[in-house]
Amino acid sequence: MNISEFAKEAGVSVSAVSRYFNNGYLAEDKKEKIEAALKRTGYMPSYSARAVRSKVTKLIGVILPKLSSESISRVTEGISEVLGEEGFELLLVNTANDYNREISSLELFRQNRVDGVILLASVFTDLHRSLLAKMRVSVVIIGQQLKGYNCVCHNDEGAAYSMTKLMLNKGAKQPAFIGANPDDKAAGLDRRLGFERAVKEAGLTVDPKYCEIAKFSMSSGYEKARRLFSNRLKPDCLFCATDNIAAGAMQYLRENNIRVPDDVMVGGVGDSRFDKVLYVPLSTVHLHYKTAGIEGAKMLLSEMKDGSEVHRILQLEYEIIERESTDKHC
Amino acid sequence: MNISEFAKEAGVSVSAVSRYFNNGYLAEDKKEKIEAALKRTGYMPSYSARAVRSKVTKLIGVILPKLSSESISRVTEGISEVLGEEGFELLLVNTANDYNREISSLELFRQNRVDGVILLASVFTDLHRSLLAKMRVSVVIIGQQLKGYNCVCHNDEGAAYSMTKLMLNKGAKQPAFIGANPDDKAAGLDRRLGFERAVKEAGLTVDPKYCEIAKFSMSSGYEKARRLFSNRLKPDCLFCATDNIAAGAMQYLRENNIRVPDDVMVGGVGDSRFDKVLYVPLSTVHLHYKTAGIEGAKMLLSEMKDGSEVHRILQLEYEIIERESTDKHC
DNA sequence: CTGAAAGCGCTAACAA
DNA sequence: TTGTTAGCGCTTTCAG
Repeated sequence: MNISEFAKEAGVSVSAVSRYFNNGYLAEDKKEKIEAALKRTGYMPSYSARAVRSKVTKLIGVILPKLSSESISRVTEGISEVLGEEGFELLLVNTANDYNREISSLELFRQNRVDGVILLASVFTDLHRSLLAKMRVSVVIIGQQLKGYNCVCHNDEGAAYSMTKLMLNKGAKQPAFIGANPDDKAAGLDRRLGFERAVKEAGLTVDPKYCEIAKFSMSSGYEKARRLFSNRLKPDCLFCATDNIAAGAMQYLRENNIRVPDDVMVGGVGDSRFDKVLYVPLSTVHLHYKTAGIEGAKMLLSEMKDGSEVHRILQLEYEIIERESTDKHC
Repeated sequence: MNISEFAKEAGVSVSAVSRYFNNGYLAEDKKEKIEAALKRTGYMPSYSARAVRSKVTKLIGVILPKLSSESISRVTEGISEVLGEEGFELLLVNTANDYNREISSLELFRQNRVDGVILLASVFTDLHRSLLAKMRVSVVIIGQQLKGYNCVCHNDEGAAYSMTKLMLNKGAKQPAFIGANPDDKAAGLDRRLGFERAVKEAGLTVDPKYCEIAKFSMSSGYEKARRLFSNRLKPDCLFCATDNIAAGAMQYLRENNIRVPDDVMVGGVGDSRFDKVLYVPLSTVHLHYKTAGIEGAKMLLSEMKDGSEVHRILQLEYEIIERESTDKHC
C-alpha cells in the first residue's frame, strides 16, 4: 500500500497524510480519520521514498575496526545513545581491521546513504584522506586526531606517561614496554611516546630490547611477554598499551612464576571490566570511551545542523586506577 | 549530480548508466565512456532512489539488547562477516534492554527500511509476537527459540546441566546457583532447568535458599554471592549462568577468603576471553556465539531468496572447558 | 543491445 | 489550512 491508496482509504488527501507524518498543520478531524485508517491497514510510509525527495536518511554511518572489543563497543554505546534520542539509526560497518573495507565503506557512504559519518579508524593512509575529502556529509573522527576534521580523542600520551611514571616512582629501574602498531597514532605511537617521556624523565634510557609491539589481543600480549622475559632480560616494570595485552602478559608471568608486583610491576590502559578480577588486580588508566562516543555523536549532530567550517578537537582526560599489580613498596 | 546529468557528461543514455551499475548488458565503448566520466566527476548513484524503484535496500536490521557484551558482539561479528560478503550492511539498533525500544525498532523496520531482520531478544512478550507477525520481510531470531520463526540457538539447558554435573561428579553435595531472569528463556530459564536436572539426577534437592537471580554483570554476581555466602549457608559448588556473574562472584569469594575450588567450586557459561586470566582460571562452557551469528545470517539470506514457509530451528551444541575453578579431588 | 519514457512512493511548491 | 501536481533519482518496461 502506498500513500495515495492509503489516503483514499482514509478519505483524506495525499498531502494530509504526508503532513500527518511530518508534523505539518492538520485539522483535527483528518488526524482522526488518518489514525483510524492507520489502525485498520497498518500502513507505514516508505523511508526510501522519503529520502529521495527530502535528502534525509536519518541514518548515520559508523565505521569501526572491530566489534568485539570492549573499548570500541563502549564508544559505540555512547554514540547509539545520543543518536537514538535524536531519531537517527546507525548504519554500522565492521571493517575487521581491513583497510580495504574501511575505504569501501567510505565509498559506500558517498552514495547518499547516510546523513553523517563517524569514523573509528586506527590508521590513516593518504587514501583515507582523499576519500574523506570527497565526503559530502559531516564527518567526526573518534579516537584519533586528523587535521581538518572534528575529532574526539583521548590523552593517550599522558595516560601512558602517568602509568609508567607511577611505576618508576615506586623504584623500578628497568622498564619494559609492550605496545601497539605505531601507525596507529593514538594507541600505538602516542602511548609509546608517553612511556618514553616518563622513562627519560626518570633519568633512565629506553632500551629497544625491552620494547615489543603486540596485536590488540591477550594471546599476543602473552607471546611478547615471553620474548621479553625469556631472554636473560630482567625488567622490573612493564607498561602495556592495552589491558588485553597486559592480561596476556600477566598470564605468561604467572605460568613462569614471575611474581607481580614483587618481581615486576604491570600497568595497562583502558580500565577493562576484567581488570579487577585478574589473579593480580591490574592497575590501569581509565579512558572515557563512552563519553567519547557521546561527545562525538553530539559534535556530529551540531555540525550537521550548523555546517560550521571550524573544526574542533576534543581531547578527553584520563584517570589512573591503582591496584595491586603496581603496589610495591621499596 | 544525478543520473541524467551524469549520462550527458559521459555522452551516453541514462539507461546505459543504469545498466552499468546493475550488471546489465552494455557495449564495451560505452562502458569505457562511463568509467572515464566516473573518474572525472566522482558520480555515485543514490541508494535511496534505487531502493524506491527496486524495493531493495541492501540493509539488514539487527536488534540487540546491548552492545558492550562479549557474547553479543561475537554474534554480531559473525552476522557482519556473512552479510558483508553478500553486499549487505547492518542497520543496528541497540535497545539497551529496553522493551519499548525493541518494539519501536520493529516498527521502524516495517517502513521499508530493511530487506530482513535479525533479532537478538532476551524476552518475548505478546507485543513482540504481534509485531513480528506484521513483519513483511524475513526474520531470524538468534539466541532464543520462538515458534513460527527461523531460529539459531544454543543448548542452554544442556550446557548448564553438564557444567553442574561436572562439579557434582567431583563430590559436591550442596550446589548453589546464580542465574538470570527466567523470562529470558535461554539464559534464564533453560540454564536454571539444566542446573536443576543435574542436581536432581545426583540425588540432591534444589534448595531455593541456595538460588539467586542476578543481572548480566560482574557487580550483580558479586552482590548475589554475598547473599549466598554471608548467610550461614555453605555451598560447596556454585553454578553461574554467565561468566560475568561468575567473575563477580569469585571476586566476592576472594575478598572473603573462601577458597576456589577447595571450599567451593565455580563454573560459568560463555567462555569469555578473561576466564583463563582470573585469579582462579574459570571452568566454563563454550557456546558458539560467532557461529550462531554466521548461521543466522546465512539462514536469513536463504529465506530472503527462497521465501520458504518452513521454519527451521538450528541448535548449536557446546563444549565444556575445565579449568582450576572446578579442579577438586575428593 | 539500446534509448525513451513511464513510473516507484513520497514531499513540497503552489494555487486555491 | 488545504489539495493538486511536479518532481526527487533511479529502474525497468517496451518498442526499436
